[in-house]
Amino acid sequence: MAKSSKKNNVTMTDVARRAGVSQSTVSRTFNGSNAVDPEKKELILAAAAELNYRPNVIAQGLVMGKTSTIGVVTRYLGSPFFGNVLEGVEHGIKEHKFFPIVVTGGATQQENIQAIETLLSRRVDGLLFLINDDPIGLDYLQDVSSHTPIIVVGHEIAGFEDHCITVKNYEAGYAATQHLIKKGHTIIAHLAGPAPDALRRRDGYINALQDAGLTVYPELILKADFSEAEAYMMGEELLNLRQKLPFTAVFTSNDQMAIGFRLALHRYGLSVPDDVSLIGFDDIPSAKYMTPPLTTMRQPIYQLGYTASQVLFSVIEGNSPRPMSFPVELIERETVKSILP
Amino acid sequence: MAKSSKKNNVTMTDVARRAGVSQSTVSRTFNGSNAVDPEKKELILAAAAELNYRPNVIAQGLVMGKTSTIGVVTRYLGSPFFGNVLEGVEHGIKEHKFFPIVVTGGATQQENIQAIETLLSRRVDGLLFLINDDPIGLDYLQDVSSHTPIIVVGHEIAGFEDHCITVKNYEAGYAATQHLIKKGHTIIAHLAGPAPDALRRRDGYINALQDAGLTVYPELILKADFSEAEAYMMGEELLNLRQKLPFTAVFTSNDQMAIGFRLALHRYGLSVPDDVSLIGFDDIPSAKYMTPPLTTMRQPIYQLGYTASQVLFSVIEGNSPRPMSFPVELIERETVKSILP
DNA sequence: CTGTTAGCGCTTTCAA
DNA sequence: TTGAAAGCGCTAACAG
Repeated sequence: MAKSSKKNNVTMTDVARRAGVSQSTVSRTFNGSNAVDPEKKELILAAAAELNYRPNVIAQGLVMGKTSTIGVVTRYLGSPFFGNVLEGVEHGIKEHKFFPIVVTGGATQQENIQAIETLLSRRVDGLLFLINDDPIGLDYLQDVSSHTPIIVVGHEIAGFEDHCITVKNYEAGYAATQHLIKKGHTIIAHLAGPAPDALRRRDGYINALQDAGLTVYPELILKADFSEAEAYMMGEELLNLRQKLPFTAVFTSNDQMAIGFRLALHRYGLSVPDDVSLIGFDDIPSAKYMTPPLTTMRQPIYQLGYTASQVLFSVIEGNSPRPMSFPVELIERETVKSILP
Repeated sequence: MAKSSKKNNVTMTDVARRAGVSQSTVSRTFNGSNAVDPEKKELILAAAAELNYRPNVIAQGLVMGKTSTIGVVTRYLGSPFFGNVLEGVEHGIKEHKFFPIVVTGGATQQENIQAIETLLSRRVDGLLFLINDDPIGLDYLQDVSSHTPIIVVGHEIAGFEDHCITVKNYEAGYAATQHLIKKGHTIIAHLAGPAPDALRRRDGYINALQDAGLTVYPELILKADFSEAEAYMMGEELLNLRQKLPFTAVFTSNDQMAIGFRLALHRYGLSVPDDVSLIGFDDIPSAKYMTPPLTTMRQPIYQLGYTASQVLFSVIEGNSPRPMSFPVELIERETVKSILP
């Protein structure tokens, strides 16, 4: 077939030649920086169309000193939580006619630095960090931030709060637990996540218990990794404790764990919510299709991503970032049962 | 703070000046094209480190005529299916030290052309299409394919098969249905997806029924949009037919629909699999945590994405693409019950 | 209004 | 081995 054509190599100069004008005139008709004679303009447009000319954004970027790209490093691509944050990010970025360069990372600090460095080598105009743990040393972060705007979502980094968009984790953990308490539950277990923010959720849980004058049983606080799989296994462990500590409700640090735990319950022949009540965290899209539909603390997942990109652009435009923390909302569905007398 | 530093503006020339050599020598020490005097090399590396120099990949790309970026347009970012395909894509791309520029698209042809054009303007070295429907006119596709390698995942485009990576949809639909038939089910409903590939699944279903000498009831074939929500609604509709057409099993065109439908069943007080058996399609990560765990036809989701990127690079290196179609595997879990006498 | 001329940061001849 | 110079495709003064 078209043996010749390697890449799209039509340049402004080609168009100019074809239209019989100078290359700068072609540039002008495309970016409208200056008025161009209507006739020539038409000629140029025609030539461009015939040649199938496409402006080389990369070259433009070189001279303009910006790339119109945002580097986003995310912990996962395929998870319900991060996937939907990303969806918000992408939409927000698109509105500004920028493009996201997405890389996964976040497992180790090494990996994070690596990711940022390569992104910086591509001269991204801004950085978005979607993570759930400490990504990197504060010094490094501040250094990068001094020349390239950066916003982090999903985790609050001490000393870097201005750049972080999070959710009121402590309050939400407190509220979730309080909801259970209000329904009459007195022995409540907790499946904690591994991340610092999840620990805040756990602290909320503990304090809610204490404030209500209830006992906090350390054995009833298990730590898992946010996955269904581990929650399932932890669930079995927890269920074995039930003879001794007959808990009637469980608060899990995210919905995926609620789902995994719910299966463990099913295996033990325990009914939700008749035998044990369940409350999750996140409100991922599938939460409302769990059977029964999951009562959970809703984070504005998509919104988190969308807002992050908006804030990032605001910083790119020269504004100072400021800390943001979204409220979390209790979504009552069908996994919490009142056991009030 | 660091008021001065706008962007990372250290260039090779800066490093050269600092090291007392010419800019070309700096270039050479960084890309090793030519031997450089070890002493100078050291000086240069030191200067680069002090200045915190980062090669400008964009500028490199300009002269080398490539960007080391892959444009990927995906139907969704947050869905369990596309999210995991993307995960594979990202990993595959990363291995080649390329970067993905991700945009969502695929709703309309307009949108697709728009997406491709902007990606092409950024001179991506290859294009990956993650879709589930006809993305665009064949002519256009072939035209861009003539200068920029392109691979499409998840949908087979007539006349463009060489560039498509799919799954044996017809065979899988057939196998899913056959599995149900083997378990003694004779009246089987189907929730079809909207995409052409889903229609192939449906055709497999129909033929399996016919080959087994079973009746195909058109009323039992409903079309939904791959979401839990619509499947839930369709489920209610289907369940109303149950008096007349007492189906004992349902095959849904993806797992999300199985999950939505399963909730509808729950609402009607119907048990899975005691009252109705269920088989899904995809094996998304959460399928095994449905209660009960979902029997489904497993697509190699992550693999699809990973392979797609590998094939794309092979094409970028000059090889010709060829059609690929992965087999689908039956994963027996707990939603199909034998009703054999 | 428009052509000419500098670069943007880098790779790659071409001589020395 | 290394510096000078040209050029990747484009924008932006600067004179006309």
